[in-house]
Amino acid sequence: MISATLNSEAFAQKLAHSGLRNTPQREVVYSALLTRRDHPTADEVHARVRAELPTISLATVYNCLETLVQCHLVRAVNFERGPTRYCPNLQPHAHFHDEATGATFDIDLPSDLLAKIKSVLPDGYDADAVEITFRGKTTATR
Amino acid sequence: MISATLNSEAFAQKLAHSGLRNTPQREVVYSALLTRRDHPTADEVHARVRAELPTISLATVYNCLETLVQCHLVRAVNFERGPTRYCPNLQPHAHFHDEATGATFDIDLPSDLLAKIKSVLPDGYDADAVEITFRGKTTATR
DNA sequence: GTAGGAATTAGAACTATTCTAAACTGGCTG
DNA sequence: CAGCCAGTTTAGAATAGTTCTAATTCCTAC
Repeated sequence: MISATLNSEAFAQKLAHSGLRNTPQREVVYSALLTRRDHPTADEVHARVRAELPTISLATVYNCLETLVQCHLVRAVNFERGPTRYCPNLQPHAHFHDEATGATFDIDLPSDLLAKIKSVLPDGYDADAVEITFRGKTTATR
Repeated sequence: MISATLNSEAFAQKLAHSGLRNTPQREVVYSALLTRRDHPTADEVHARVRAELPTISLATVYNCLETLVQCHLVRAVNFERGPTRYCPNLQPHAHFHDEATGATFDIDLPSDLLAKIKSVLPDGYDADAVEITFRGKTTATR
């Protein structure tokens, strides 16, 4: 089973919508992202997924993640030149990257602020997406 | 000579302030960024700089760029997994990345908006920097 | 002048990712 | 139900961008 928020059939539907099949590998990769929403790298996903599918290859994990990104079930997130991280949170949100620990946190973005940010673009710039990333440290009171 | 906006002595000062020496390589790398502010990659900087210093190595270009970033003369900018690009614009600003051409544009950010963006961070998150990147296309009217 | 640290260099090494080609799977046709 | 075909998975090779290593060169201070 995939999650409380998206069952196997709905998942298969989303894939089918892009002309893709559901497979055990894709399900398990997706569910690995949902069960611990900590923005893992492809390597980390690979390690976790092996518990369930011990023979899955890293290439397949990359393929599955890419597939999930393409059908908008997952977002890819990059910090500097670090390895790509994956995030199943589809709400518009910013990321906070703790430089000391490497941990990543989702930060909610009020939609009016998002609109205001997009409105700084001069004429002739047509944005599909905006990415907002904070870098810094987190403290105990969080 | 380095630029209309920062002469060789001021440049050397900035370096000295971080305990670093001025060198021909560092000057030329920096000036390559200033003369065409188009966010070149390390490879592109290398190609340009060779016109002046034909024997400069790519490793040195990387070293110089890293040095300039460390003493806050230059910003490093990343889009997805693409090669790092370098930007001598130190004003707070966002970047617009044209997906069709790969070109990068600086977008001014009103300081009140920047403040508003930083204020979405809950307690316990202490941001040193925020990066804002738009992806999309540019049109003729720009 | 010379010692010693800083900077440069060529090339090797490394990391994250993508590519390649072969094997496998699973539904649809006849 | 056998066979086909496209989609998928896989291991391993290849690639791109960057960093590392070790040797050399360059300053700067004594």
